[in-house]
Amino acid sequence: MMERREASSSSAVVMTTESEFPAKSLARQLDFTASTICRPSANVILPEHPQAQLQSKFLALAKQQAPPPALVSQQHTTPLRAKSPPARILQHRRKPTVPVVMRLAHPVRQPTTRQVNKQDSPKLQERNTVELKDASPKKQKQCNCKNSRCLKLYCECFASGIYCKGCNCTKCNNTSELEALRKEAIEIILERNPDAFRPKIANSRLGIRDGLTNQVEESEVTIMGKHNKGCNCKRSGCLKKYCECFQANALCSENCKCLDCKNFEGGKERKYIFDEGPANDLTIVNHAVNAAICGVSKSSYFNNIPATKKRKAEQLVFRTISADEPMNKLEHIRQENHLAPTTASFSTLSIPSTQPTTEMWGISQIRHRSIADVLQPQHLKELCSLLVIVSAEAAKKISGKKHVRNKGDIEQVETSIASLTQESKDVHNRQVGRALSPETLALTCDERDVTSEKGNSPTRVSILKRSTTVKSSCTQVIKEVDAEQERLVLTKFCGFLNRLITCSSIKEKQVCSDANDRPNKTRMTELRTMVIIRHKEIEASLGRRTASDILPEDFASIGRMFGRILGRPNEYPQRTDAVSDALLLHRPSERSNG
DNA sequence: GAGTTTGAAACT
DNA sequence: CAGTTTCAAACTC
Ligand SMILES: [Zn+2]
Ligand SMILES: [Zn+2]
Ligand SMILES: [Zn+2]
Ligand SMILES: [Zn+2]
Ligand SMILES: [Zn+2]
Ligand SMILES: [Zn+2]
Repeated sequence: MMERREASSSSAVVMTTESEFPAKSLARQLDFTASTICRPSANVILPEHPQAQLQSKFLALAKQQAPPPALVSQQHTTPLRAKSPPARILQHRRKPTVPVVMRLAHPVRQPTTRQVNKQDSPKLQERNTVELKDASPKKQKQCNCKNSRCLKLYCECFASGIYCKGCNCTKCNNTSELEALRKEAIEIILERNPDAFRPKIANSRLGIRDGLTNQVEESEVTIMGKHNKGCNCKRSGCLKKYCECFQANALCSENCKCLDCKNFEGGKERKYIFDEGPANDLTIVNHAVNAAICGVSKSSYFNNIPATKKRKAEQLVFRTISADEPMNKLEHIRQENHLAPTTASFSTLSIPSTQPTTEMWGISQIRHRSIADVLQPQHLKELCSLLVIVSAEAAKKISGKKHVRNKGDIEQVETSIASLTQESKDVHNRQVGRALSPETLALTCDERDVTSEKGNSPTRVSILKRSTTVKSSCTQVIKEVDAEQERLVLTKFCGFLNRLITCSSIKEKQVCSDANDRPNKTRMTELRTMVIIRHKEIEASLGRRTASDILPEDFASIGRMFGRILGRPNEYPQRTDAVSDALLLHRPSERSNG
């Protein structure tokens, strides 16, 4: 209520513009629908993308510093032009605008929006033209501001560089008549952030470069941009329009600092939204997504839904999303562009420097029962076998002998590992019933371990290093430049870690809510961070190394790593033999290990 | 349509 | 730069 200065300018304000419009009608459409709309087919998508690129390049050359939106100097021109729509001649530059897709809640402009340079300025009106009802296909979005006077970036219109027109705002100052005020506001904002009016979404990534497979599922090869500043979402999983990245139909990137991000290429939840969402009842889709986002808290999302939908939503979540079956495809392509899965984004990860510090890894020593419940020795074994098989398979393929006989094996293993999800769910269900106090509390008590180890734990350090070693070795799989082989293995491993994260996440939610145990929650978060860090490391190494061979020790290392993580150092190492067997089985002996 | 949730923008 | 507050859209019911 105390808007200072602006208020001062007496008269101003209060315009009400054309408040009469009941425009509010459209209001907001349900999320997914929207995204869906712009989803796939080239044309619709981000209206401008395609051309936008050209355009932006063009503009870029001309002038990088895009002036703020229209505001700046257009006074005369603009207004005039606006009024008389002499046929929308596209002057030289087509209207940038943020058309359609523009639904960006907070003004997340799409790439193209690139405000044409200055002179034109008029960017504003175009959209306004929408006039109203009928015909106008594109609905200009109308704001509903009440306290910002439409002179703050809170206002979409203002943030987009257009005048309010047909909006439902109160005390709107974002009009040509009040250009002075507007301009002033703009200056203030630019002072604070020179890029405030620049597009937030940059075009990036052309087509999906499918690494090996090459098939490219065309799912949405289209454009997709990248949010320049990245989002900072915490509870939306970046799968709702609250997330600027998602809203702009962009994947989260390394710029993002989001938590529990699911908006990355290959993300099951995301895939679901785009692929199957459109075909299903919106309500169901939303519930399914919600469930996925919140780590499956049925109670929250399935209780109040009609039985029918309930069941379906449940299916969607657990079958379609959680339990992904085939990881075969190129669903994990994201790492290829170092498109970070984001989840990471913990400050520690950003440290490009060399070795991880002890502190950094400190959290890794904590034990996590929930994870332990999820990850069984058997899984590790299977994982190792899978990796071996995969690498062997790749080697064969490359070396010319297409011995495809392993295909079945691989699938089998994968299925088995995939069951992780299911199992965790079972565990989850089992625990729902009881109070689980003892175990839960035990978790809290694990602290002591950390403490004790803290001082002198060469072990710990070695483990940490080990993780590095593992990755290197893993990466080195097989001789020759088998980039493909390398990728396959790492991809599998990453997939495994992802699953582990997901599963532990599910448990985390469960445990925390039931026990109402804060510390525990923190710990779980740390765990996740740790896993992610390793995941990151592995991904990072993906591009580098290519080396020669993978040794049994490498797998043993993995085993130890997990063993440590789970506080069962003695259980996992034993898996080594199994791994060795698998290795010998699939690898030509020639290799002289050591 | 009322009420809640969410995360950017604004502010301290 | 971190911690809060403000704000309007997104979302839920
Ligand atoms: Zn407004
Ligand atoms: Zn407006
Ligand atoms: Zn307005
Ligand atoms: Zn986000
Ligand atoms: Zn993001
Ligand atoms: Zn994200």
